[in-house]
Amino acid sequence: MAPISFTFRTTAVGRARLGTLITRHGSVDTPQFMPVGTQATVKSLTPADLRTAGTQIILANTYHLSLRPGHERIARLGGLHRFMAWDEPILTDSGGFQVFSLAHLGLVDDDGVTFASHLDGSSQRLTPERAVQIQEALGSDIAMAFDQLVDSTLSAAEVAIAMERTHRWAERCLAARTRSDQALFGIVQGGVDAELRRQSIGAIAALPFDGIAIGGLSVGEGKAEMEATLDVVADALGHDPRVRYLMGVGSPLDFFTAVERGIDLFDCVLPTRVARNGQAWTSEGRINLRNARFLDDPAPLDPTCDCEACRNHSRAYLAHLFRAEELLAYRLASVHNVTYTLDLMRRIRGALADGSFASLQDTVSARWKRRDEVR
RNA sequence: GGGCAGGUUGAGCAGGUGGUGAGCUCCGCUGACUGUAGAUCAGCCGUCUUCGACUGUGGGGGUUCGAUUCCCUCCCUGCCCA
Repeated sequence: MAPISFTFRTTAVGRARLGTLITRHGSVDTPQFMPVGTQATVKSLTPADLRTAGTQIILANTYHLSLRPGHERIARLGGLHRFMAWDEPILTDSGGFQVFSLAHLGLVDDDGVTFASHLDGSSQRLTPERAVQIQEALGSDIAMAFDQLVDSTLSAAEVAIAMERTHRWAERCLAARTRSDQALFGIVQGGVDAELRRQSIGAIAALPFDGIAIGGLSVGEGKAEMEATLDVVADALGHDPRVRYLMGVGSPLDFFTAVERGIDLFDCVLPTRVARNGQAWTSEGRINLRNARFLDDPAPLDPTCDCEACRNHSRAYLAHLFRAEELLAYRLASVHNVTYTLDLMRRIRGALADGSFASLQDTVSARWKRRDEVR
């Protein structure tokens, strides 16, 4: 039996799809957003918080968990789901992103990457085989292939080198699998170069992955380039029936852009990271709770939201908590932003179903483009 | 009443024994954040016409080409002695 199954129907909105991804820990309605829980926790949120917010699947990280507490330890303790008390779907990233974000600590060669651990400086080696081994030990529902993403400002030749390496690593990841109950997704690279993207899709989609991820976007390229690249991706994937995951995206407006182009899954640190830094995502746009004007504001973060923060607390209270650096600030803002993001995805699914996608997109765009005017 | 130590930009400090005090940390004000080395980071934080200029070391006076520095006096804070 396949580790996951994905069924979907196309909609009247561009290439957008409505689907259901079924894993052994439950099903996921798509398009869907995965909160990021790098270190086996979505920062500041309990599993109960996540469930209440409507979370169906979360993302955790191979590199971080292998360093601490160690994937063998997690395996001994019953696997990642049990370890973190999240009995619902989990996708693990392969550590490929750390090759990018921690590049100055390591060296990439054709076999893999050698890192100085960011924790203690010890030498660490990550290869496609090891990334698969770690993810199998963690026991996530979906594992990601080990890839190399690169700065979009690099030359096409340099992007191509990393892309071709990613393709070879993809085959090695597939060959390294030993579990039949864990899905493995391939990752398309190629930067913002249309021809390289086509090549990458040709290479990755030809392999027997359970899903196709689009990597290397939202790393500094412009909106127009991301749109154009997603168009190329959609064209090249054609009728490929597998679930499509756009890695590391994104902001509310990005979701519309990508859903229209056939993306089914997203993950992003933004909702939780910006929450900890004082920013709330609301139906009126983004607000910075550290701004002085909220100190006397008795309104909830978002009058249309039903999360714990909005039901019980005022902007003034949150503004106070952030100034006082009280821990509750981070939790309440995170509860809200995750709720907002998952609500938005649900509304997007509803809008795809009833034909109101364009209208919803217009409503959200108006608020998010005019954030300077948001109270 | 006497003695000692102090008084620096919202707070706390550094510096300065005659030759450019706008330097630091808080606080405060804004911005950023996209497969999390991020409850982080960046800018601003005396005034103005802001690539620069001006003002500012408790108040007043004096010496000097020049004073935060030396002198006089007053005020304020802390400690000690009466």
